[in-house]
Amino acid sequence: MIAYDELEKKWQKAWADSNAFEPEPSDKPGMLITFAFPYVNSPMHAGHMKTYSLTDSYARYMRMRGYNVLLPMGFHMTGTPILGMAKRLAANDAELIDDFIKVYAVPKEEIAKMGDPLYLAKYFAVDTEAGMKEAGLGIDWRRKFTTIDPQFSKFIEWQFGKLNKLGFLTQGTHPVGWCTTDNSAVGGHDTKGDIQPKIEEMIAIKFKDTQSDVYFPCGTYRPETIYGVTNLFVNDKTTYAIVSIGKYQCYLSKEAVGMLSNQIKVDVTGEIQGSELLKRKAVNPVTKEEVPVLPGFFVKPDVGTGIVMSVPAHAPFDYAALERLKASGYPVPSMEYKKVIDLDGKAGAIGKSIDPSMLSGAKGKVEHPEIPALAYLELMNANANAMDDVIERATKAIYKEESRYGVMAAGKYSGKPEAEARELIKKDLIGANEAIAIYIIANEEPVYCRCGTRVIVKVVSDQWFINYGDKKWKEKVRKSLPKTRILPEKLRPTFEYLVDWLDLRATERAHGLGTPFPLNPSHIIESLSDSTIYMIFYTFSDILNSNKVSAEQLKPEFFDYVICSQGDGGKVASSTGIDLSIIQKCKESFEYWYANTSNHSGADLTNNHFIMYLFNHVAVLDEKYHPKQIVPNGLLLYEGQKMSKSIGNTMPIRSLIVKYGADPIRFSSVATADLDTETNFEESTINSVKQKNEFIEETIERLDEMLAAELVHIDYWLYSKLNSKIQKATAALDTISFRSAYNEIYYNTMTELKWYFERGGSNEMVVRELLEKFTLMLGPAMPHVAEEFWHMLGKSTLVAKEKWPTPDKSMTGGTVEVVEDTIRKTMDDIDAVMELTARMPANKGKSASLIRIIIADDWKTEAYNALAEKKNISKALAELKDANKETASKFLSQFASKIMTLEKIEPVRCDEMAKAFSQAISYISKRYKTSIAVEKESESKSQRASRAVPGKPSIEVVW
RNA sequence: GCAGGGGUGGCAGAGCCUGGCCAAAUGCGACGGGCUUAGGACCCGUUCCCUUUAGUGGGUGCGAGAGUUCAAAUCUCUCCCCCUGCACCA
Repeated sequence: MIAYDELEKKWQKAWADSNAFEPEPSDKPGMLITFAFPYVNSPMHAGHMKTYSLTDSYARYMRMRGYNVLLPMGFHMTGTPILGMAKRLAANDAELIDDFIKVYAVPKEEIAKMGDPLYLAKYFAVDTEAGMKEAGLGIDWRRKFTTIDPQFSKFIEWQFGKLNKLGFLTQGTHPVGWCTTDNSAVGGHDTKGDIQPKIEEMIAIKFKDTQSDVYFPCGTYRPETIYGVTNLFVNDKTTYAIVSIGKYQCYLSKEAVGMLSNQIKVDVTGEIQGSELLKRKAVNPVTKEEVPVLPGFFVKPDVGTGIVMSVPAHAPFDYAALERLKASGYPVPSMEYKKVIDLDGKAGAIGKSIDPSMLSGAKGKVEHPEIPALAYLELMNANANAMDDVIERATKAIYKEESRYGVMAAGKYSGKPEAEARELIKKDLIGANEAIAIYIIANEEPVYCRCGTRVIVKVVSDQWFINYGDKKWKEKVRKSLPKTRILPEKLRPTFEYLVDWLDLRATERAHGLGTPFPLNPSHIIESLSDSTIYMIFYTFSDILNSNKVSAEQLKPEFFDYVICSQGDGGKVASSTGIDLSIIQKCKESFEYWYANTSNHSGADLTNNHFIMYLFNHVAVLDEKYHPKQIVPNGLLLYEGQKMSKSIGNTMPIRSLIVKYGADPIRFSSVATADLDTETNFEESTINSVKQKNEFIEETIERLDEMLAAELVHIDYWLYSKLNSKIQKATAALDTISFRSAYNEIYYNTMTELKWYFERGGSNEMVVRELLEKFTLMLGPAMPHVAEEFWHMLGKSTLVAKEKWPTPDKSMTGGTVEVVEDTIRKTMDDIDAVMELTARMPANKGKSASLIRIIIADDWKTEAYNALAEKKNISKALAELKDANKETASKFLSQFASKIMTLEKIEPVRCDEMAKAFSQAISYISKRYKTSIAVEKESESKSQRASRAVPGKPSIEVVW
């Protein structure tokens, strides 16, 4: 049994004692490998481990490949979540406290102090650092910092000064989710149930009241249906406000006033009952038709404007409302349900492109194609009296199908695809002041702030943005991107797309921990914006610390000089009071480490962190220091499920390490998936890894029992496997394909070693060499176990500081593996023959006495390859010099049917094959409990001899 | 809706770029056997269907359909479905 806990402590101490992970600039090529620093509002859990162990393993690998690798770490404390959590703890939020105790295992007395956000952050920073050490991450802790350290803030201020000078900071308006009670922006983690508020733009089309100068603004997503409007719907049981918006008077539900007043200037000048509005008529701004105002059962005062336009031909709710009104005896004026959108001929019938599951599986008959809204209800075997959820589904179906295949059948865009017409009409209406754009929270259910207030949309003015939409900036990034290696490379199209997509990004917030925003110091710099080029800070943070450089001394000219080579070192020294030698040291360190970088993070950060990382580097740094490599990795599943607190499977990493050991966890989160796939973390994987480790341990212990002897075929085979393994694994690791690499290094080695022993292999020298190189290659993924094995193998050095093995190419390729494959396949054939012959009546009750294995003559191999090349029997025959043409042509005709697919085989001499088989006699004989004879075709007297084929010896079983 | 990534055997997951050695690696599961007091672990074999008394032969098959080719999981087109992201939030 391997005692993982003891072993981990032992080797972690050995690494620390030898400063294995505290590199300094040197003559060796340097590499700065960074991973997204953790946001410390909770402990590190298994999900983090994927990125961390992957990155550490890569760092260890590159170190063994001869790079001087720096792997630093810091802690992210910027922003609101830490604040929010502290606030909830201070307010004794029972649910959260429960999570802290049960899931995070935080002691009660600590929770009591966590009402202080700084205390909370520091607690989890300490906890996370301890966890990382326990996981064996090879981090240079001398460089640690947090994003609220005053020195780091100076660095961030400098960066924003740069961006400002470059003209990349702009001010403007911006829609955000908003809580009117807290008076602050609301993101996903600020809401009840962690719902991300979805902000959508809607259009409100103004219909003028015929009796006054007041307008009915009708909220809609489908302005193109304006041609089919028959009436308006209001909620007759609610009260509407009369408001002025700009120079227009409008009706708005009272709820809408509250929601919209945070977006546009709305002044309430009066109010009117919904029932009163029913007496009015309104003018369609496009068709100029006068339409009545009717009561709509489904009109919700808190959605949109509280007024909708009715298009019964295309909107199932409108259709249902009108039909029900008529049925109730309400005086509905006669009207035409005008169809204004046709389905494109290609799409065929209504409902054809809709998946039945979208319609609850029902497939009713369409009786009224001339009224699509009804037709989609009919598809679901429903009508105007359907339940709301059925109408809802019909609405989605018609929206989907018409958006995709619809063609305008009315109005000035007649003949155009609906989707296109929608945008054109929207633009027309807004341009003509006949509609306004409004924002709504588009979630299906209302979203509430944690304080209980419903979240609305606010359009923030005077908001500062980083203008990632800047054309020149984008151009620079586009030029730089091809020089950045992206792993996995298939993500490149995503990055190319994101470079175009990235636009204005709000960069300051009213609340949270962090660095004050220089252009508005009452706000702080938003948390992702301060984490774009922070890796630079690692390259000299240790120098600043050890020389006690204060924040005040870190004036912009310091960073200008150190990072951008601007200005004069002497002058910087005198203006900042920092020793010139220290400044120079910082500069050299930056230039050394930043020449070669690799930035790693979960793929979930692709469209924010990674893309901003690229932009900000390109903006601030000289081309020499632009990103060299970025590595987004897939996430981690726990027993096949996403990790989430609600499922209760967010396991803090420290307790997992206690339970399973660091290396098995590292290995199963790293070596079971390549970059682009999600890792499935399973207990069964961990157990099997532990068992395999024990097999290796036992094999090392058994080395003493093995002998030094002359090398035979199976030894060469193992050598060949070993060396090709090194080659394959190295190639895979160069693209961070850990799964492929460790399939080779780990799992295949197990299989091969077992086969080697099975086949009677027991050469001490061969096995020892295999184990040594195996152990070295195990180093990156299972560092502690590798050190232990290395030690058991009698070594006194550290794997962490050793060189990665190089393949001995003279030992690979050739014919050894082909020969061994032939032996294996031959045994399969023997199995088959034994089974078949055993059933023959003559052999009943007997057992086989001898198995003859007859190896094909060399001329057959030549003939076979000639045929594979020429794809023609007579041409192949012409190639053969010494063979008996008649026999040869007979032989070749066997393959006539496969002639096109025939491929050349590795030629193995008959002598060599026969020798390998001879060496395997004892193994084969033991397996079949018979005598074995190995013969060459030319020397064999067996009548089956001529059946021997290259790579497929003839078999004769004698009973 | 827009964009990106996918759809492979009971499950997970390779292969697809560079078409043929692919009934498709590997792992798990299941079944049969060995080992064992028993279980676990371990070892051997089987695991799409049919067929086979000398080491097979045939059918079906990689989301659906069509195409290119002597040959398609792999290339082209169309369609269906799934996942992720769509921002100011870590």
